[in-house]
Amino acid sequence: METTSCIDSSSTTIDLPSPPLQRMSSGVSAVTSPGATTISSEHSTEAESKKLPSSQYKGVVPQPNGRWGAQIYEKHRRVWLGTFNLEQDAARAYDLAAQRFRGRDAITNFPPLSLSSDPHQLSFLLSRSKAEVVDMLRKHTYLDELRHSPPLSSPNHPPILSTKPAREHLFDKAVTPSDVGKLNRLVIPKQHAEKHFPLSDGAKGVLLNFEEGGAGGKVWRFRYSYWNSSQSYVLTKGWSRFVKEKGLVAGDLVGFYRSKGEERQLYIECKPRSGEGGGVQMLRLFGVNIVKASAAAVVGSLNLNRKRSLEGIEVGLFKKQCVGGL
DNA sequence: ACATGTGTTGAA
DNA sequence: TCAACACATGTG
Repeated sequence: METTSCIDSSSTTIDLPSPPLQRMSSGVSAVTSPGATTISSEHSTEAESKKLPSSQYKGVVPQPNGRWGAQIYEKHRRVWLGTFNLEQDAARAYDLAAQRFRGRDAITNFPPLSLSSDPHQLSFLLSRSKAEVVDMLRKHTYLDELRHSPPLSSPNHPPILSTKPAREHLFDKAVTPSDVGKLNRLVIPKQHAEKHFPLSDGAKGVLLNFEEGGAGGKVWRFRYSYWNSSQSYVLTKGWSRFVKEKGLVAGDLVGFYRSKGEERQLYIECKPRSGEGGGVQMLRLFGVNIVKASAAAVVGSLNLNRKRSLEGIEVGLFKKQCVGGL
């Protein structure tokens, strides 16, 4: 058992060696110089007396007694997140606060919580106020509260992320033949692109994460960029795979959503037009027939199987999977 | 007395 | 926004 630390191993899948900073969903980038400034100078001998060792982690500051403080800034003000024995625990505390305070824009020390990796903890975190999160971190009660929090979709607390996160509809696009053809790109109507997916200045392109359906939905990553040649905003890398796996055909609707609040998670959803389709049609119908709210998620999981069994489609397996997933 | 967290500042 | 640093305040 742990007597001292509070945010650690058991919390999530976080246990990687020493990953530098990481960015959240929509962003790709990150990684600022890892251990460049760290493991060199401030060794023992003279450091004992005065200069405190700086932390390699964001939001972590050394304390005179050798422990580590965690802090985050908001509105020009510092929010103190408590002190910790382990530098990493302070870093994790910062990460949690960052995700709660800044949602999708958070830059974290370790891989961030995500709907796919840990929906329970994410919903736990987001369902509490900033003040509550800060309080739990300062009192080192975060893990306990997480443990004792109702698993998911408890009768008491309505499911926050388990079935359908509160999200706003951004726009739909009826895909054109070229969107599902060999060009491997989806044109996003300029009007919507500029309103919802602003590209910061000279950015050559960014990776955007779109989650399919509700919790546990597959995450799709698309490269998003602007093509000067055609004066168009497009989703490129990753799009053809989506078209293929979803069996998209011209005329189908693709919906784009974004969760409200801090998370700002992006969502994508297929809205197949009724009618013909081919071998994949069965999947769609099946998905639609199951549950409207999470049809996309169901179809998504089905497709995982479809890849394995290639041509030999086994309805029985599908059914099992669907029922289990509900 | 010692640990914790705030005041404050300079840098980005 | 961020961390370094000094030190006021809290706490056992």
